[in-house]
Amino acid sequence: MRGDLRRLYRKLLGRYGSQGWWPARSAFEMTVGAILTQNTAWLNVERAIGGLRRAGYLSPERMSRARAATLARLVRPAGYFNQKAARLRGWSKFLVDEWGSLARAKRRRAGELRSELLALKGIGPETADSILCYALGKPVFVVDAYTRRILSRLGWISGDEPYDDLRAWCESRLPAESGDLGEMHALLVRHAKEHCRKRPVCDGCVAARSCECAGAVVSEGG
DNA sequence: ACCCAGGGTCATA
DNA sequence: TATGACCATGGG
Repeated sequence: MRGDLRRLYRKLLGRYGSQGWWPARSAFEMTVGAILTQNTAWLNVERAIGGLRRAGYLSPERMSRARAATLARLVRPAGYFNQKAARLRGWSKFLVDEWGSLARAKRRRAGELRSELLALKGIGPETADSILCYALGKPVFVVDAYTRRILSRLGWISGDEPYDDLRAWCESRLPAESGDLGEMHALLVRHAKEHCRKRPVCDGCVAARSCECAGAVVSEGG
């Protein structure tokens, strides 16, 4: 079945098991990781989060009062440190001043929360959806580079569709529960990190859609 | 010495 | 609406 995203979900879940995402010790730490991981290897994000934790800045109140130069020094390993320091400050200040807390924001509608997130500097569609899904428990699917790569190598999408088109495409083909949507995204990341490099290992990989990086999972029996 | 990593903003056409 | 420059560290 071509384009059977739900079937791919079941297969990934069977192969890897539940991923228990997002990797973070608190909902606020999750949102910090979402900003820090923008175009950045996760290992470097962990280093930056470790620095913020040791310095005591992993709460909205402390972070919103921190100086930009201090945050920039602490998140240095994650790259783009000046931009990210400003983004973290803007986000934490907004959270404290406008939403009060993530727990309070949970009671509000996803659509409203999403518009307000997108209005912030440094929070684009993927970062906003990550926060909605994993910190706020909303039924939203997160589209990232791994999602595009896997689905396009399977031949199900071209890969250059606008973000919101792909999100709608995925959400319409998956279970509507927020837990399932978050789990699916986590599984795609897990699979891509292990098997689906940007530069395919074998020449025919992309054209044939038959090598391990994409085809193996859907062609397994079941 | 390359290429790459769980993006986003801004200027330009 | 759609490209391109820019942001920057660390691993392979």
